[in-house]
Amino acid sequence: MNSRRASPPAAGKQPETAASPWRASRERLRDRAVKREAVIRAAAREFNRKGYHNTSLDDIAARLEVTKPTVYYYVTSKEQLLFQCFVAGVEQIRAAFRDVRHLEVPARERLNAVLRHYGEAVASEFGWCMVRAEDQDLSPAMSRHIKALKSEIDHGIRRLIREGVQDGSIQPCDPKMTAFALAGALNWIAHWYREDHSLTGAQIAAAFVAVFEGGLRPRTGSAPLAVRRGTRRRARRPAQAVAR
Amino acid sequence: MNSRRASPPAAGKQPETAASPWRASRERLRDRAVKREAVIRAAAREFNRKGYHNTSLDDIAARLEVTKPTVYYYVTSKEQLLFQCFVAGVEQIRAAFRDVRHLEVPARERLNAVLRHYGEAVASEFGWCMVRAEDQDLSPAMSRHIKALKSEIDHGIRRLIREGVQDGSIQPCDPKMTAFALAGALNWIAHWYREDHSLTGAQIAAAFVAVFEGGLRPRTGSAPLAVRRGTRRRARRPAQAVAR
DNA sequence: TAGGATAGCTACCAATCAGTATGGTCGAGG
DNA sequence: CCTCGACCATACTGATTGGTAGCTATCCTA
Repeated sequence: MNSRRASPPAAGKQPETAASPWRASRERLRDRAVKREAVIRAAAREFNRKGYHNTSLDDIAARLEVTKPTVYYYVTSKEQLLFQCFVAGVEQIRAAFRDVRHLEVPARERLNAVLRHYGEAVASEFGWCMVRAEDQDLSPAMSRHIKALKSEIDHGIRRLIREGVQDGSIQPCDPKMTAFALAGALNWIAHWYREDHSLTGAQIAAAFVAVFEGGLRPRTGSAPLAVRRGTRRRARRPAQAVAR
Repeated sequence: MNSRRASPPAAGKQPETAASPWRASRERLRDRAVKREAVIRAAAREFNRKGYHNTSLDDIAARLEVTKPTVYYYVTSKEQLLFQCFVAGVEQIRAAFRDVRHLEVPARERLNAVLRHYGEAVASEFGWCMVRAEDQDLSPAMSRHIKALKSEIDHGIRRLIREGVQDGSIQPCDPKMTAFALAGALNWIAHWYREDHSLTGAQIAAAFVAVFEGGLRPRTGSAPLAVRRGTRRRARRPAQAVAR
């Protein structure tokens, strides 16, 4: 199984600054990391194009102009490939939270900044993998791991909303539902952004944030609503179920 | 292919009120429709639980306590099964548009009504199939069909938004982006509603609509922002701008 | 009661695909 | 020159699964 553990330590560990006789070896390790990243990136692109289940490892290998065993030389399973893509995407969002944590502005503005980064991440090449990594496709262990990461982000958003409500920069609301609404709208970008690149991820995120902030109802004091109160009104039918 | 057309008309069509000798035959047809519907519903439930690709037709058959060929007696392919589930879900939303069309209220309220129905549909048992029917998983013909139906709904929402902007009930905005944001938030319900049934679909939809309507920014004339300036939190790193 | 349509099953096929066994090549180091 | 390990290819396996062939039972109609 794990014959992978075959690194030759041989002589005692040298301080890495010295030009050790293992330099070539270390360089190879660096190459390996680069190649591994290329594999993950290629996988992300293919998953993005055709979906996880419609992408075979032969496809990914062909895209890299190598063969399947070569891919397996850098990752242990298809599942891990998806997981790595997921982590790459999620890491961008976690970074957004870190960057924003120490800003001394109202919580709503911190939230907006996070949401903008969130939107950009979803529109990135790892966006699809991030939002579509299904627990159903993964082993229980990885599913738990992914769920934890997602939950962390979700609770980060909720916390910002709560803080905003407290500092008065956000309208009182249910943090959980509001967070779901915001994150859902942004997540969904991954579904249509593939086909419509007329805007950049940043532009989309900015437009969404504008909608979230302002809301649909006009803010001008007295709305000119209530035009012609209705006469006709169709009674609602009780929504027949499986309409064929 | 379509050897399905094997009904025996034999004698001329009788008015359906009379007790014709074909009664039994017609009853069988009705049974068939009921069973077909049960197949589709069972498929929707399994797709919802495990995803399209992780659900085999044997699974669906087992759930119905029959065998795979029996399922194939009612549908022609797995793909069609997914398509039917999709149509069942989408039909609920189309009905919402129809019901709302003749209401004599500002467009924002008509939009809200549609969005509430939309949310309920997404939270229904066909919700997953509706939002997750991927063109990648379907033949080009069905993919086109589904895309057309989705586009119809999308443009219906955009139209309501435009009308609302015109009649003053909705804040001026980009209809396309706004429609994407609203629909995305609602679509995403299908991802988490499976595991969290603490609220009904209607309750979730209502909560979302409230967020969309009001927006995050408080509506009280003078925003009491800029509280808690400075003191809190150690400003470790000099708040590097939100760059990555 | 014969004949035909309906409805279901057992048993199978063919294709796909994740993952592996095995062996070859090439560069580094002794 | 020889070995060893990193890297990659050919060729395979084993399991799953969408879909089908063909048989059987039942019920309706004539």
